[in-house]
Amino acid sequence: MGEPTRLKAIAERLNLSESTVSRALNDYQDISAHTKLIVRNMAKQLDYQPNIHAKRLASGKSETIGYVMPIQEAQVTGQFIHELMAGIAKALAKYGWDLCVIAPQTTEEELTIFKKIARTRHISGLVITRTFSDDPRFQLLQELEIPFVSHGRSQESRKTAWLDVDNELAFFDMTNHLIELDHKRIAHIGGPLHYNFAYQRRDGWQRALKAHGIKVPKTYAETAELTFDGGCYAMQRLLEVESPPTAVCCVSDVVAIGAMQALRKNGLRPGREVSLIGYDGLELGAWLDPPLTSMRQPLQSAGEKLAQILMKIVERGSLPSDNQELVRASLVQRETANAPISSWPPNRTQADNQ
Amino acid sequence: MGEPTRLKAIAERLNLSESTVSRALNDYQDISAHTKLIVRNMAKQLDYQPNIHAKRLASGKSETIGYVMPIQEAQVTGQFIHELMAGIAKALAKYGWDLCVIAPQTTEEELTIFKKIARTRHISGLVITRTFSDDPRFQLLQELEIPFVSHGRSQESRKTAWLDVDNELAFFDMTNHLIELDHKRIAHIGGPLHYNFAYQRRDGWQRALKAHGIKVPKTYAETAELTFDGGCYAMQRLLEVESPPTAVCCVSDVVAIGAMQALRKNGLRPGREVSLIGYDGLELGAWLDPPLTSMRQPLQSAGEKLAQILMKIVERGSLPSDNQELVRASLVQRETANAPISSWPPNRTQADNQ
DNA sequence: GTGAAATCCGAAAGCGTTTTCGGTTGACTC
DNA sequence: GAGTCAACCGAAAACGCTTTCGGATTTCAC
Repeated sequence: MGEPTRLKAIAERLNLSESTVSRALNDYQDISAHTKLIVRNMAKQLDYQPNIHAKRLASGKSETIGYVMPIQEAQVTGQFIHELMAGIAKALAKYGWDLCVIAPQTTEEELTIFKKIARTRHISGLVITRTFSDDPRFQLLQELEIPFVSHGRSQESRKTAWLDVDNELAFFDMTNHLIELDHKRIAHIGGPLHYNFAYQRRDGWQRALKAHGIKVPKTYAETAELTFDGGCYAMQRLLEVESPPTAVCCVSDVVAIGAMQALRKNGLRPGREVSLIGYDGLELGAWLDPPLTSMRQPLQSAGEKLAQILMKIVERGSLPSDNQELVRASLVQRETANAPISSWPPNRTQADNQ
Repeated sequence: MGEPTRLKAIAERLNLSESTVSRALNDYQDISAHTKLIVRNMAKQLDYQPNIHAKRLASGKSETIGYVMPIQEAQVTGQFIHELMAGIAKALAKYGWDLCVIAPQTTEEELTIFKKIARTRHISGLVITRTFSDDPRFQLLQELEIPFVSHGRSQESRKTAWLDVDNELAFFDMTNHLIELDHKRIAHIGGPLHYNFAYQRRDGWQRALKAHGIKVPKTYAETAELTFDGGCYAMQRLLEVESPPTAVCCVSDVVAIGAMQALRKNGLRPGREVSLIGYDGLELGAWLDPPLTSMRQPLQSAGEKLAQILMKIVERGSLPSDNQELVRASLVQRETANAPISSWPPNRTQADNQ
């Protein structure tokens, strides 16, 4: 392969100094347009690629951002992560930045890694996901002065940069969709409240009910682990309340799929006796019988935005607090959300029609 | 936070030269045990973390390996990639190496990136996945002298390092399992043959049939795109042959899920009239009705092994050709593989019992 | 035609390591 | 006690880039 082209080679060929060549390539103001032109041409001709380590050492910048892989706890996070990372990497590549994966095994290890990064500075910014309501990472990263952006909010994220889907609105929309289909007995299977989004999704559901003057028993507000089994158990509990719902808003697709299973076990068909809407818009939802109606948020473009926000902050071109963005999720109509049927629930009481 | 600790600080505190400190930390032979000890203690005390860019510049090594994200084409590759990457990152972290994600948008871009890496050398090795039978990457990477290891083989991988599941054996095992259940009409829905594994899986199926003297019509060897729809269409075709199979070996879970859909559409239940075994062991298979029997390969540990192999090769401690390893997949028993029933296929002919 | 202000570029000092090379000890041989 | 040989460490030169500082031109106003 031969030796790679160095700054020196360009300088010698053009009878310029290395420093001039360097500044020409970096578009400094004090280099004439003509010089910039010939330097760039020569660089292209020689296929010059700067030595990234020398560059980073000299400039003190690392042009590398880290993505903290969430610790595997919820199910099917893989697709989610894949799309998001692809978006991040794509946006970074445009500017020659690198994406470095950080895969802590535990929460403590994660915090330890942050401290290490703060000392070495070999990663200039972080993207974090799977945020919790009470998430220690926000405070620590601010203390350590590590630039970061989160996908999802937290109680601690008032002054930090984030990109999040409008969960509240998504569940407001979702619930409204069911109301438009003429449902009045709409339950909610929410997630554990240490997930930040769990609050917002529940609130969106409640707001839609309130906006239409619909009242539901307290037992309609269920909670489940974000797993298939969690959804299955929660749905089972909903079926056992005095007057079960005709529709259920589920905090995630996986939970909704668990709920479908519970319905089947009770001889009910999702989308017939009980309508169901999930959240995440996983493609696998389309493969179920019946295919699961859901809400989808854009992920690849979210990744790109996250990368752009972070680069701006790292380069001090923007304050974290100026980078808080909410995106809207959209309904993925499939077959589990339909109008209620008269034969369900079997033991309808007067109170149902209020 | 203050300035990070540098080599210089340790040297000054101990009245040693920087070079001695450096060699002590890197365990050179010409440094006394005593010196090494005090240097290491001081390094720990001051929480010394070497400047990675200086280190990489000076040593000419980058201690970074790249993972080439497959271009999104097959479905649900996300979970697969996630687990593999987690394993890679984990193993690398033990040695202080970094994992850098490369996400080309097209095949051409992928090759261009390789050429760039060959020049800059800022990534010292690559892990590639989703290998094809005729895969241009193998030759190019060898020409460019970029160390790499692939997850999966290729026609071109005779002299390169790889880790692969024994696809042939997996499908041999899978088919035998069906034979033990008393199936004799066992079909195969394979993948497009530009995927290297597609050949091997088909061969494993055929070998098992041959080993038991079972003959099946040529129409039993189906091919499908690696998608839900692909599986659906292929199964539909299998149902339309003169005497349809009682069991089907599917090249992937996604294809098997498509096949399940086709069965349902024809009023058949997977695992009753027609048994089905998938491949990949996706957890979502367990959420289906009925849960999908499948084969699983270890992914996290595969990632770790890939990382270890690659590090060895990069450090010139091992030849690529000495690193070719086959792992065995294992059966995940769920509910779609059962004994055949007498009422299927409806129009049994004499030829069936041969 | 002089002074001042722009404009453009080169010299050189870093950035924080690694690694080669040589020199200084002290022990050991005879 | 001179010579040899390890054993151990320091000086200094890389590694390839960035960036400050100042110097040499040129331009312009008067």
